[in-house]
Amino acid sequence: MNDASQETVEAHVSSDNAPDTIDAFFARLGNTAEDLPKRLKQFADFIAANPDRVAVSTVAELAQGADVQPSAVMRFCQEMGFTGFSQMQRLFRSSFSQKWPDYSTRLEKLREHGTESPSALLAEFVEVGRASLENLMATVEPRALQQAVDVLARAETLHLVGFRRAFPVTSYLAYAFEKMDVPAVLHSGIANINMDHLIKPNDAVIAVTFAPYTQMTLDIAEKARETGADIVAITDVVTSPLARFKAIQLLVSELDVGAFRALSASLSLAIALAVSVGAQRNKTN
Amino acid sequence: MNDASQETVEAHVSSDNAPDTIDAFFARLGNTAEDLPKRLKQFADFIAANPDRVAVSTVAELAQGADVQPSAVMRFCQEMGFTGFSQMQRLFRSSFSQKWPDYSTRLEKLREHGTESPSALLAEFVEVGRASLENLMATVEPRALQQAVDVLARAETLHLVGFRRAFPVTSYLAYAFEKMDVPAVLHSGIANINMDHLIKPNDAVIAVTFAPYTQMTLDIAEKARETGADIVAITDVVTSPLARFKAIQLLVSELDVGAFRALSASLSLAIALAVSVGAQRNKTN
DNA sequence: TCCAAAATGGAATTTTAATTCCAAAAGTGG
DNA sequence: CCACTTTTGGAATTAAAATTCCATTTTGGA
Repeated sequence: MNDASQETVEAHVSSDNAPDTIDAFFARLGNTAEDLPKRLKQFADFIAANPDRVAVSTVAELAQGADVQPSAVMRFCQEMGFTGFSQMQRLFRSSFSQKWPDYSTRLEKLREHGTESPSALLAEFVEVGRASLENLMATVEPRALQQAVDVLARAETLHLVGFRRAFPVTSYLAYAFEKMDVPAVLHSGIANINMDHLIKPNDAVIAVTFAPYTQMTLDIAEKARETGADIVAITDVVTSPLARFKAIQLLVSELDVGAFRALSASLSLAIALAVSVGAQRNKTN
Repeated sequence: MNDASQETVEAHVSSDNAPDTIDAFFARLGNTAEDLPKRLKQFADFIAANPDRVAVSTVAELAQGADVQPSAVMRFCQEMGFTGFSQMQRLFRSSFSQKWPDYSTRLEKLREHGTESPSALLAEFVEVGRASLENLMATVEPRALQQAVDVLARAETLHLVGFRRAFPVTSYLAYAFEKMDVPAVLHSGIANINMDHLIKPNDAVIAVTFAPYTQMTLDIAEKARETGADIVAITDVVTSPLARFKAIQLLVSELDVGAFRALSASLSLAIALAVSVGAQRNKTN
């Protein structure tokens, strides 16, 4: 009760004007910075130069960084229209990881509205695909990718393992490698013939699997590890069971629409990997 | 004595090893995730999927996000070798500013360094994929898409035809239809067994092919047309030979990097089509 | 040079979050 | 089926950080 009434009052007072986007914040900062008192200006300059620190620092840390007192930081925040530092920090924190969260809400909306038109659904997949691609650039470690290419370029024969949802990825890899004359075996599971024993110590396996992980993929990976073959894993998270096999991990976090994913990111990663390997192999030949 | 020796042990245990880089952390996570108790594993998965949240969230927020108790978060942190959450968060915060530069800046940097590294190639595919997706929305006629969905929802059995470069598309369709209990046959060409004669008048064929067009796809489409089955074509241009068969055409113009394409647009279109068909079929049931 | 207003530093207080602790529940091996 | 260990949830405690307050200093105008 007490809290509620207090909050109402505070909200009213601050409804005044608190920037609600980072851009609005910096616009305001640009306008008012000139006629701020010395210490506040000093702090404003620091923020302008180190905007990324706001989200992950305490008042004391920022104060020390800008060489001002913590109370000066508080005054600055209030000067900028916030009720305090916490509110300002909330803004900086939310702007950082906003890409992801609001997709899950959008997804719910889609579920509520049912299936709508096919075009709307297509738009959804396109949108999610674009976000996934963008994210791909952030999550794939250039070093790991380079390492994967090296390993695959050195290997004798490549083995492509991935079933169900991952099969489009491996089958496309098979196509690409064939076009580039790279010896690659697509483990298809046809006729329940186990191709494990084809894997030789000098070979390498590209294992593709996403949660829920396909057991057969894990089995083949294990066999490969025992044989001594290298493993490159295209999977979704580091806690993937493929981690056990000392694989070189390439992580793809693909957003989904309902129960399905567009696979855009996974395929892009796969084809980039394939082309790089093909190029490196044909160079050394 | 007793106390002294105990303290020594404790000190030894805690100086143990706390990961001092993000990479080390995730390496350790990958190793130990397997044999973590249920709730801790649950939280580990959440962290693996949302690593960027750790730097800017409180224990309570993360706990809520992973749907575990705050104390479980603490236990997890200790299990990973930290003294507590604060220490772990410090690690994530220290590497925060390095991730701050977003996708577009990262891409520019890669561009400058030339097209040598695999990462640069990946960036190329990502960029091209995004453009293709954008283009897709423009080239696909909502009316044609709706028409295709109607036809496929009415059909008895669906036949998925597409080879070589188009095979990832048809195999993903097969996966999607299976998951939605829609009867669909993937024409795989295995063992050179011709599955033409499976196509009945009330069936429909989804034919996928891009230049240079695969003859077998055209042959099956022709057979289907003779039988009286409907044809939905996913292809690249209106002059595609599939046009001859009075097919409903869905056009995808996929940009390429060198001789290869990322297939992002084709797969997005395919999955949107599949989900729409599945929804419409299960609605009428 | 003096006064009033504004600004500042730092300690005191309040709020919030991290951490510990313990009883209850869920497994496990005999 | 029982004793014993591990795991879990949630409350209690402790630590840390945000925020306020006020005495002191600085600034600018008469």
